[in-house]
Amino acid sequence: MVLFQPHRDGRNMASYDIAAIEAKWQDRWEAAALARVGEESDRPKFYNLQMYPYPSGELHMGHLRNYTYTDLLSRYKTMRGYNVLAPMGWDSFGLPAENAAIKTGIHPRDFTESRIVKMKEQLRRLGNVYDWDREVACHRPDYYRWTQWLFIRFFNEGLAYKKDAPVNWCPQDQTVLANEQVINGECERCGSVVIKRNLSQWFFKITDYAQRLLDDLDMLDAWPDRVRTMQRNWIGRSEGAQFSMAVTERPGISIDVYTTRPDTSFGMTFVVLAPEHPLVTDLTVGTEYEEPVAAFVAQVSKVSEVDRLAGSEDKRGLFLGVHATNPVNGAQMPIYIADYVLMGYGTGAIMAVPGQDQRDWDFATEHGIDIIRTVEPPPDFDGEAYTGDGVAINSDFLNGLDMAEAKAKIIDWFEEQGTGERTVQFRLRDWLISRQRYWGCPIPIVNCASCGAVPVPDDQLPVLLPDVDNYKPEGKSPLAAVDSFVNTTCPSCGGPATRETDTMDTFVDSSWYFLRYTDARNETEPFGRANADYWMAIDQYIGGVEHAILHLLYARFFTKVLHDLGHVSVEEPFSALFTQGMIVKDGAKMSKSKGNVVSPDRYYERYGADAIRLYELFIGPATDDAIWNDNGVEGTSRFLDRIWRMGTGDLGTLVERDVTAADNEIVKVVHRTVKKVTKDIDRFAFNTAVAALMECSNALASWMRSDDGGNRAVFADVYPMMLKLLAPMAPHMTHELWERIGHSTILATVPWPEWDEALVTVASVTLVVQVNGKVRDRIEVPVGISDDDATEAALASPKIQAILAGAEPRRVIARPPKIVNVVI
RNA sequence: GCGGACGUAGCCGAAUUUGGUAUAGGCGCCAGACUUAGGAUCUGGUGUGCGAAAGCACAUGUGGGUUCGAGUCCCACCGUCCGCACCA
Repeated sequence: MVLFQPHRDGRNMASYDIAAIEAKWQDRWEAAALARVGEESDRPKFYNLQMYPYPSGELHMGHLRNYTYTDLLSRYKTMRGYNVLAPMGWDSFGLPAENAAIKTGIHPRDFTESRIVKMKEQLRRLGNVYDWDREVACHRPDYYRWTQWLFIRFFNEGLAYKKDAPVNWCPQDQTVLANEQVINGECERCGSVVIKRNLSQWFFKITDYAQRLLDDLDMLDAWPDRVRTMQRNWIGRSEGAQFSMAVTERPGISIDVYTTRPDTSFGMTFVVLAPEHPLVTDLTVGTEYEEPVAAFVAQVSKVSEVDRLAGSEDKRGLFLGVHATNPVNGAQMPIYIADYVLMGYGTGAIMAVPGQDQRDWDFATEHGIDIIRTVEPPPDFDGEAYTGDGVAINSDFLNGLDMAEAKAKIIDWFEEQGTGERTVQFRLRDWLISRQRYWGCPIPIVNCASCGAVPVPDDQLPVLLPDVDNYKPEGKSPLAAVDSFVNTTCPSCGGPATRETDTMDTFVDSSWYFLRYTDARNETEPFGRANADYWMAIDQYIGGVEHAILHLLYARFFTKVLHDLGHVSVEEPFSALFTQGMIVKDGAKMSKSKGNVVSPDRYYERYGADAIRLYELFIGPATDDAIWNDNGVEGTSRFLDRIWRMGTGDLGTLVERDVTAADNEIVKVVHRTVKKVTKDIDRFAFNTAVAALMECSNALASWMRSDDGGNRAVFADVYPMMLKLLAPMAPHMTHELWERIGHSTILATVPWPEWDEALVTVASVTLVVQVNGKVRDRIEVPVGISDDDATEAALASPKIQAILAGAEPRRVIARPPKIVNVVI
């Protein structure tokens, strides 16, 4: 198919000069400062935000979908009477610019700035309006100064700390990663298998907020359930008990274990330590077990998490030669190490109850350990370990109790004995934020031999990112090679000291950018509280579901900390969240690396920004992935074409006349459309909103093209309503038409149309008459018809009479005014 | 393995409120009009089967069920997608 031929006469609006008219209105909106807003307004505020993008330079059709949604919403809410904040900025630190620098030698700053210029042009070309006075770019010193300032507040509160720990290391990107950035043992960015390394790293103490981050999810009822579920699972709260057990052969040594099933304690037949558990060495040193155990531990440490999980059916482990005493019955139980127990969760040691836990069952079977059931399985149970609820058996004083009762009783018993207690565990770990890479925000800490880690004083911020000769990371940050950066004096004692050379995870930058938008040019603080309190929380946040955990969890954490420190009133940043679907082509997400991008350039020339926007809205349900179809823009372009010709007198005929039935009908159609489009936009059903407008324009066109033509006065009444409905979707053409039909105000500032409910509710409707559930006739009835009247009308229908053939119906179900079902 | 969502014309999809006219809208396709021409525009058609037509029957992944009535609710199965996956 030949798609992009220059158009000839007629088609695509000879009188509509796409390039000139779109440029004209983009200039007008800018000149009118359409999206520039302040904090003083008698209108209610609406903070409309899209997740700020990494400035990649080239936008494709997949990106445009999201930008279209945001701009549609800004324009719609403005017409609905809100003071709309629609800012834009750049998540401009990060690896692509740095990797490009390694390849080409171009400074990441230059690379990034040039791409920002490009992206702004492309957003303008789409017709999007933003308050550019509030633009932020996290790589610029006037932004990261405040990222550093906030880091220091976290540090002073004990919420930022450095510790030596086994951490995730991506060998490809040469940097550590947060747990959230490791997906199935692979680097979230590049897919390399992540390995564990022991390194000293900076963490944010997000675990202090685990309970609140979990609890407050309940308030976020305008978030997708699946995102809330993912966060709940990630935080991973569990309730249980922690207790300690004496090691029989080593007086004075005891092992702490955490369990969610203390009710099964009588079924415990062995104890397992994680390979990395600190007691492993103590328990085996100088024994015959020392050497094989050390070999096992060494082997496990070399294996990546992926491989460790890959063999999870086999429960590899070794006996340590020592025993523990079961505190509930004094039983002697062997102590093992095994790689299925993780050091990072709970106490790194477990009580193993093979009767009630499948992993323990597998291990016990492989190592010939006793299995005792302590919960009665149902009679038809044919599995191995039974993990369900049931009556306690073989459990002394717990016998006969159900799971919940037994749990409560045994925990009370532990607490009375002083050997254990009720505890809560979270799966969430602290957020590892340091990165051994160049293109990020420097950590504002100075290490002094006598004073330790000292924060850089506020008046010395920002700690500027120095220029470097070599961007290539080699196990440590490229900053470490810059002596003039590293060597400094201690802000506390004035002695010689060295700077931190790691930079921050770019998710730190994006954890507060939405607050900076509220007061982006503030030079004395990250943002003023009054401004933040005026705009926050964000009324609508739009972004990809891939951030369900990462960004959205971190940003919630930051907001809570800043709330606690008195910087902002809200505790949750995003009141409503919308996660849009992707654009798919050739079976894959549209992306540069997949080589399946559709560039909008040719479409801009051929069809214009409005047709592209409209197709992005029409392509399918906003939440779902949608398959790109080259012909789709053709369809929305034809629709716009009709709208244009209608407004320019190039379609049908309009006559002066008294109002006819057809005229009245068209008014109703338009009012119904106003209602439908309004409700659809409110529920993000953009595809059906566009469909409704198409239907309406089809009706309008047939009316104007009918032999009687259209009524000029009626047209003058309803056509502008159509333009208003279309204004947020196809702003350029509608603005031009609005001006041409004689308005001097800018359409974007005109109030949204209202529908007349009396015109929407129809006086008579089609009543469906069924016989035995099958449609047999349709009759026109008044809306308010009674059950009896509807029944009578249905039975009076000649078609029904014919089917009944004189017989009496057995039953008649009347649900007027929709349906009457005659049962014979 | 566990949990969740979904499955509707040739394709993308609609059916919001409470179970009540299934297939709106678009793409594509077929025929016609205008035309030197059509890939513009306009008109008509377009689930399947039978029928000249009116109409009838059958169609929402498959098989059951509830109901006067099921795309919608319930059960089982098949398929697609997503999340979680040694978290004690």
